[in-house]
Parts: sequence; structure tokens; C-alpha cells
Amino acid sequence: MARGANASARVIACCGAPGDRSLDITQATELAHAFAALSDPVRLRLLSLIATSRNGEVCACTMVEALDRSQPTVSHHLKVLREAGLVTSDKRGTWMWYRAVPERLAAVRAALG
Amino acid sequence: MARGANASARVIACCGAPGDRSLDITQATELAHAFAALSDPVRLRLLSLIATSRNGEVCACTMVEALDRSQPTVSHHLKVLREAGLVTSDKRGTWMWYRAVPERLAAVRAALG
DNA sequence: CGACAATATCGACATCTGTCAATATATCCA
DNA sequence: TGGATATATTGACAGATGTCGATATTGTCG
Repeated sequence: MARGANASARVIACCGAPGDRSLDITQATELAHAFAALSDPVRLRLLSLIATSRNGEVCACTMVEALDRSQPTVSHHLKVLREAGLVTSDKRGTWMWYRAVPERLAAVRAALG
Repeated sequence: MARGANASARVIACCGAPGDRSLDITQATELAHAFAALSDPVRLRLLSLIATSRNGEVCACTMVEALDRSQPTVSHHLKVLREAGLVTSDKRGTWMWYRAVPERLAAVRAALG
């Protein structure tokens, strides 16, 4: 479901790349989706909560409490993060536990240089 | 005019930071603005064109030709990139020349880890 | 000055996005 | 089985965003 998880396009030129061309439409659209997932304060705080958690995972219920948003809104944002491949979810009982995907974060970071 | 150019907030925990807390609302909003500037395919292609150019700068007229968008649209996107601090512009005669701001790109990249 | 060229701004419009209340779905427990 | 809890989905709506045509602004050159 996570789209663009295998993209390696870069905004700035890489270490003497052969072609050394700028992004084409497909690459740009793919990358734009990733950045769009990061372009909301609520989502950034969610991702931050998850990525900096002690045991590496956070229950959705915790996040609804932490952020000043309704439960449906938080659920929506978590879905966006998941579809962008930035987090994964694991349902255990009634609770939904979220984990960050460091490789995906690294991939997006790499696209910036 | 460029907002948030001095932010050093990170989504994931930094090298044993003292507080080790997640983003607050202010930091998250600031970062979100930066990512929002990167969340459009046209803007990514513009930034890519600029950042990978031979002499480090690109004339606006070149970009209007390169992308399949109207002149007002390209002008709008360049303005967004400029206000995000990702590029700078320099008017020489009738032409407007754009340059990337590597430090700003690095700062955004650093926020991802 | 006046014609031309490059860029920016304005106004309008369709689409996308964030938000919440209401509701549905899934799971646990008594 | 039935009630309670956690999460997801739906529907609606306001506000933001990308786009273009028309126009304004700025600078060059005869």
C-alpha cells in the first residue's frame, strides 16, 4: 500500500551521477507524495511521538490523548503516514500499535541530498 | 521573509538529546511549512533544475519552457520556494535568476534524522 | 518617449485537505 | 450473548491550494 518506497531520485545532484539530470514527472510526483505526508503539523507530531518512543512503538490511544484532535482526525493522519510508508501498524487486541520505518525516513532524507 | 530557517527540531531523536521529547506545536508547524513547499511535483522539479544546474543558477524563462505550466503558475511556485528559504532570486535586467540554498536543504534533511 | 519582453500579481475556479459528529467494525470481558 | 472499549469509516463542510487568463509592473532598447 505504501507508494514510492523504492524511489531513489534526488533533488540535488548525487556524487557524480552519470546522467546528472533533474527529476522527471514521475519521480517528482512520487517524492511529492512523501513530502505531502510530512507537511502537516499533526502528522509530524505523531511521527515524532512514534519515532522517539522508548520501546519503539506507540498505542494509538496514547496519541489521541497527546494531540488536541478528535479520534477520527488522529486515525486519519495515522492512515496517511502508514500509506506513505513512514509507519507500520500492528493490532494487538483492541489496541493499535504504531512503529516508525527508519529506512523510509532515510530514503526521503536521501532525496534531499 | 523565509520562515523557519533557523529551526533545528528533529522528527526522530537526536544523538542522546537531554530532553529527548517529541516536537511541540510550534516546531511541528514550522517544519510542516518546509515540507509543504516540497510537496508539489512542479516545485520539486523546479528545485531540481536549479540545484543541478551547471553554474548554480537558472533563469526563470528557462523553467517556464522546461515545465509544462503557464508562466504565472511557474512564477507562483518559485515564490513558494523562495518564501520557504529553499531558493534565492536575483534580478539582472529583465531576467530573474534563481539559486538553491544548500544550507536550508541540509536543515530540512537534518530534521528527518 | 514608446514599443517590446520578462516577470509578478489579480481574480476566478475546481480540486484537495483537515476537521468533526455520527456511525460502523472489531475485540475483550463478564 | 451482551455491554464496553478502541479504532476505522462515512458524510459534510470550511479553508487551503494549483491552475490559468488577463492585467500590472519592471526593465531594455530604438
